[in-house]
Amino acid sequence: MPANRTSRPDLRRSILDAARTLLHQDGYAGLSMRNIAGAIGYSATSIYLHFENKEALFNALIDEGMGLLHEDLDAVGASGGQVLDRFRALCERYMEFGLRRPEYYEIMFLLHPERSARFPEDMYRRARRNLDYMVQVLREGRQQGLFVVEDIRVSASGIWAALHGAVSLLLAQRIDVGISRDSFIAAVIQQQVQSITAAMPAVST
Amino acid sequence: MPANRTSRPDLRRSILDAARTLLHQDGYAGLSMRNIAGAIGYSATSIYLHFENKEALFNALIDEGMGLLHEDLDAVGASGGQVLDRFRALCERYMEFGLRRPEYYEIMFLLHPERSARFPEDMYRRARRNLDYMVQVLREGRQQGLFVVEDIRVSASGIWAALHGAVSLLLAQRIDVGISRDSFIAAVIQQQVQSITAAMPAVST
DNA sequence: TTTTCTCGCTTAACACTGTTAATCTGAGGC
DNA sequence: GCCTCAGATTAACAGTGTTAAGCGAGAAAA
Repeated sequence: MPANRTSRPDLRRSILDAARTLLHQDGYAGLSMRNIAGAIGYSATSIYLHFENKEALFNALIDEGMGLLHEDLDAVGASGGQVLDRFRALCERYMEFGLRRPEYYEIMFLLHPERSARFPEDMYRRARRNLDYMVQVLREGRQQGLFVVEDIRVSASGIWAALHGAVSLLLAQRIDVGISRDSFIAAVIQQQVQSITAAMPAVST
Repeated sequence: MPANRTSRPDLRRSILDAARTLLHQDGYAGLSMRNIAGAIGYSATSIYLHFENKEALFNALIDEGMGLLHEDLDAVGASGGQVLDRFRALCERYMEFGLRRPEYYEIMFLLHPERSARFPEDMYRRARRNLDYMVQVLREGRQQGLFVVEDIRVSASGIWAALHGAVSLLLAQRIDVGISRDSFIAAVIQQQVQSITAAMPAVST
C-alpha cells in the first residue's frame, strides 16, 4: 500500500531520496531494492517502473552527485581572485565535497571499478567536466607564467588523481590515525601547488 | 567429488589460487563461494573448513598481495643508487604493481571502503609498512638536503595517496583515453618528485 | 448504469548469494 | 569386523536483483 496515495507521489524522486538516505546511513552494503522500496512504503518491483534496473538508479544518483560537485567547483571559478588561490580552492573544494558527501563520492568514483566499462557515455562526459575546471586554471596560470606544466591535460589528470587518492584513503580510514585530517589535506594541497610551481630556475636564479 | 583425492590436495592453497584466478578473469562481481568451489571440484561449504567466511578468505588473499607488494618495494630499497632515483623507483614500482596485479590491488586497496572498519589490526600494520618504505627514502633525502618536507609521515601519506589515486583511476579506466598510460605515469611520478624537491630558495638563489 | 479497458502497483517466482546444520563416507585403530 | 572421527557433502535459510503474472480502482465506452 502506498504511503500516501493522495499526494501525487512522484515516486521517482522518492526512490532517489530514499536510496541516498540509506546509502548515507548504512553504506552501500545495506542498500537493496527491497530496502529502498520499504523505506517509502512501496514494493520492490515498483522501482522498476521508474528505473530499468539497479544500475540505472545508481546512474541517476551519480548524475545528481556530479551536478552538486560541479556547482561547488563552479563557485570557485566564479570567485575571481588570484589564479594560485583559485587553484588551491579548487583542490580544497574537491576534497571537501568527497568528505562531506561520502555517499555520493562513493558511487561516483569509488564503487565498482570493473563496472565502469558499461558506463554510459554521457556519464563519462560529465565526469570529464571535472577535469575542465582544473585544465582551465592550469592554462591560466601558465599564461601568467606562474605555473610550469608541460601537458596541461596530463598534469590536470595527475592532480585530480592525487586529490582522488587522498579522498579515497580518508574515506576508507586508511590514513594513519596519528595524522590529523586537516593537516593531511593541507599537505596534499601544498604538494599539488609545488608540483606545478616548482622548478623555475630561469626565473629564480 | 574431490578433483584428485589421492594427491594430498592442500585445499586451502587451491581455494586461494582459484579465488585469485576467478578474480582476475571475471572481476569481483563474478566471484562467489560456489564459483570458487566449483573451479576446484569441491562443494561450496568445503571452503568453510579452511576459512571462517568469505571475508577471511579475502583477508588471506590481501595478505598475500601485501607480501608481493613488499617484495617489489624491498627490491627498490636494496638496489642502492641515488636517493632521488630510489624515490622515483619506489613510485614507479608501486604503480606498476597495481597495474600488473589488478586483482590483488583491487581487494587490497579498492574494494569495500566501508568494510575496512572491521579490518584486522595486523592487516593495517602490514598496509602501513608500505608507507615505511616511502618514509625512509624521504628521511634519507632530507638528511642529504635534497628533499624539502615538513612532516615526513604526512608527506609520505600524501605521495602514497597520489600514487593510489593514479592507479585507481587507471584501473577504473577513468583517465582520458587521449592520454597514454606511460605519459600519465611519468607525469604523476614527476609531480611527486617536484612536490618534495621544490621551493628551495635558500639553496638555489 | 453497466461493461471494458488501462494503468499503477502487488504478489509469486526464479536463479542467485553467503552461511549454518545435519548427514554421509571412507580410512585408520582396536 | 566394528568403531571413531575427520573431511566432504546435501539441504536449508534468509537474503539479493529481476521477471512474469495478476489485482484493483478509476476512466472511457456502451
